[in-house]
Amino acid sequence: MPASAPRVRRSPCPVARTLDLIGDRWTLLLIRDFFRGAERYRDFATAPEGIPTNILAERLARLSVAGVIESTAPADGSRHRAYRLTPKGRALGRVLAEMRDWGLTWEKGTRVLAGLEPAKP
Amino acid sequence: MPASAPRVRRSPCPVARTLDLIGDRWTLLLIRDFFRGAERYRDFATAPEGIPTNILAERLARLSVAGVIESTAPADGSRHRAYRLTPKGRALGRVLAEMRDWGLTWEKGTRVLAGLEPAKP
DNA sequence: GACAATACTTGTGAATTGCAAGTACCATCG
DNA sequence: CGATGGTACTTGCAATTCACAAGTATTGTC
Repeated sequence: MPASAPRVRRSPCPVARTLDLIGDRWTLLLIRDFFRGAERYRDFATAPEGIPTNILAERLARLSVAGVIESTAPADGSRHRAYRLTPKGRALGRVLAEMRDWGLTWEKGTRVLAGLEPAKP
Repeated sequence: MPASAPRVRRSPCPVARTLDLIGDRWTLLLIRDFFRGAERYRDFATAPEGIPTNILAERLARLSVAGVIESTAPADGSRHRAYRLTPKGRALGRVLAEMRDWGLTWEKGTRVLAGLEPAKP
């Protein structure tokens, strides 16, 4: 069970290193869901793209190891964990916003989900 | 055979659609290389991360189909094509810049490659 | 024309993915 | 108190994708 093996660091380029961590089709969608208010496992599992649960669990573990998210006991006292973005993870909001804007501009038929609208200036 | 099969569109979310296209560990590195001045096959093949050549060829084909890059066939019919970013591809520079800045801020030991320095204000 | 370089393609095993099913834990209902 | 149901995972497996090596067909240079 290679649960969340750290990926190789391919080069010291900051773009390459960022992609080593979040360069796949699912990780940034999880970050997106955090910005929509997701906190618990099922919040991510029920997102419209339908992430497989084994991948969800693996990504949550990887992001925890990387310090992008942290898991805490939820406010309601239940034993189920809640996940939250760290400052490092919150900083990914800028990357996410650029991807959203690029998709809206260049890909036909895209529309933002509730809670992710571009900020009004 | 299945040269550059279009990926599924998982949802109308612009972030998801962008990731459907560029959500892997190599594609944005190619875009980065374009911004460094790369134009031809070997320019990408010799980048420090060492992309496998079959993946390089497949990604160039996929990005062409998506309208992110275009290849100029020389008038004499020679095989040495040059690839170039389209406006759609150039717009990805903003995503790239945010990834670069995030990596520089949050990942230890990263340093930008020549030709990718943050713009001076 | 010989020879190296360029731009790929093909083959193969390893790793990762997507889907389904199963497990463990807790809460509540009857 | 046992049954039922939801949450949060883990496991198994087929299929896809990946990385690495090697091969091929042109092209540029001498």
